[in-house]
Amino acid sequence: MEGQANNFLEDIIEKHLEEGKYDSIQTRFPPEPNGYLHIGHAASICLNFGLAKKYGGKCNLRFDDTNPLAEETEYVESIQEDVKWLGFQWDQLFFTSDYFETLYGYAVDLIKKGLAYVDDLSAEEIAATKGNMEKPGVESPHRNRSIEENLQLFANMRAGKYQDGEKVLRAKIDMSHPNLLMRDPLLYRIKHAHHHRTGDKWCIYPMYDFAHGQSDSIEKVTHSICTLEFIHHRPLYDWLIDKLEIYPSHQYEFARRNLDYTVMSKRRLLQLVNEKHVSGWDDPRMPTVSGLRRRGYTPKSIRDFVASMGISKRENSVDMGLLESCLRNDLNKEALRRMAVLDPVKLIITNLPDGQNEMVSSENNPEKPETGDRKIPFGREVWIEREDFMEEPPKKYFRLGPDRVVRLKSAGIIRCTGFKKDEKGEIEEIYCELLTDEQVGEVKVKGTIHWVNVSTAKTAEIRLYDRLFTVADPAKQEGDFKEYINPDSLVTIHTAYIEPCLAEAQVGDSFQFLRKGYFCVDKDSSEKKLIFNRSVGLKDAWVNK
RNA sequence: UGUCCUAUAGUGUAACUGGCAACACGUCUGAUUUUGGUUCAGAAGAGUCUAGGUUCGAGCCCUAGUAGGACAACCA
Repeated sequence: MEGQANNFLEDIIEKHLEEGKYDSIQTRFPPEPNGYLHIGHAASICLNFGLAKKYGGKCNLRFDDTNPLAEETEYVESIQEDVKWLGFQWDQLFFTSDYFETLYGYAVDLIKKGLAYVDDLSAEEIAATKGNMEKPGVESPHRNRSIEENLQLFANMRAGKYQDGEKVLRAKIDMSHPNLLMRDPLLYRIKHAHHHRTGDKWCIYPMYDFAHGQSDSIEKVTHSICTLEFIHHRPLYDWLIDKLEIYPSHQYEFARRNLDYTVMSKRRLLQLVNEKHVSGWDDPRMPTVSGLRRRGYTPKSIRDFVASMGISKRENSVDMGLLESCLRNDLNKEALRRMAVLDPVKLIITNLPDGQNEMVSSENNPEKPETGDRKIPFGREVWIEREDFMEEPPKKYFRLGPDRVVRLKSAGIIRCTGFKKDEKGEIEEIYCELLTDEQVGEVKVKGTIHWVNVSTAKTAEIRLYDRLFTVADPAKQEGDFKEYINPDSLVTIHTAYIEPCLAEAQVGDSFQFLRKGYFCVDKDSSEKKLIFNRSVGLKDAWVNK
């Protein structure tokens, strides 16, 4: 479900289409293959692919691979997998590196027009002569070399006659421009480095500003959508397209989405991985697409989340609760119901025979009757949740307590007749009687609890996840953001009891464990051991206590 | 002592210039319920950063303030 009110980009596009500025639109998702995609990228993916779909246009996937030092094929693959998993298919797949020859030609054009020059200044000298926000920069002594000399020097750069950093190609714009990016920005730098696709063919690589807009233009992208940080690049984006006289793509910016209680920058996510605060990029606590997938998030829930948080140009911090709500919303209708006891205590039904089980029937999903029922073994001893019994229950507690009645889901109504404690004062066993049909008519039960039959129970490890950080915005705290990592973000239950049919669950399968939440089978599971991740808990109106 | 962006309930987004600012999440009631889930009914919660201006009428337009954010990588 999406698309109620238009966002500002849709307004712009509709206007363009109405005015006939474009017959159809072309967008693109342009990740740099230097890391895994996160929920922020998912928003960009939904935006770009969504806009193309909504207006009958096309959307390409383009890897912005102009920095050989940072990029790897591993990332190219994971990104494609994530985009597809989210439910999108690109029209064409491109790599900026495919345009290196064309880009080189553009640079030569610019030199010939007297709009670019080879500079011998070092990185430090260029930074020093750039000026700052208050003072204009100083022109390089090499700024006015002849076109012929620039052409020769640039050819030499390509030919590998210089060391890294010895020379760069710069645009000749205005060293006193109020926008720092317009003060003779770098176009090409020398890097004798192996590129993941072009190998050792090149030793000069275009900078982002001399690659991104040009690639958009080559692909005839009509609406080049990026995040707000690039807004200062737009004048340069336009300047280059204008001087190069190539197809005029246009850039539009929106504010990146921030999520509560997590971090989103690749740098910080990388730190969490490298310093082992999480198990990897796909740790279920990570806001990465792969992490969310492993956590049990569905593509639909993520698309719904992105649609419901909308898009704008202002700073934002989206409530994690919205993401969770989208997941519950999806899984409530799709996930099969099962019973699992996470913190077990034994309940003995004293008026039932020892050593024999009967089969009771329970619905697989009340929201989806066509999923039918399943049979569950039930007998004299069952595991119930420790929190579902209280020795001295408060008034509004609907569960079990001395002499109280409660319904065992799908099995009948029981009355508690006693309990036994161990030396430490912990409840060890609870005794009760199953009510007869006549007795049932006389009582009113307020609570229903889940259970797992002791003699047929299977076991599983369950991993309970919570927010990764203890503060809403760890990136903005003073000091190291890692000081705010939630020590309880992962709580492992080594032995939980689950109903027997769960033994056949496959990695990735999601279930609703009655009254406990949604859980999915983790990839760490083996033949001998099932492991479930808690994707999200159920809403709980009792938490007030 | 620069340039640019932004400013609407707790959060995120809406609102064709004109009937008491809408939706979602969250919160709170109540009903239903063999999940304290779901569903259903309802409620509270902002008067749109401030000050002027234009207008019969302004979150919406203009001006000026104020506040927050971004920008000075041979990263993208």
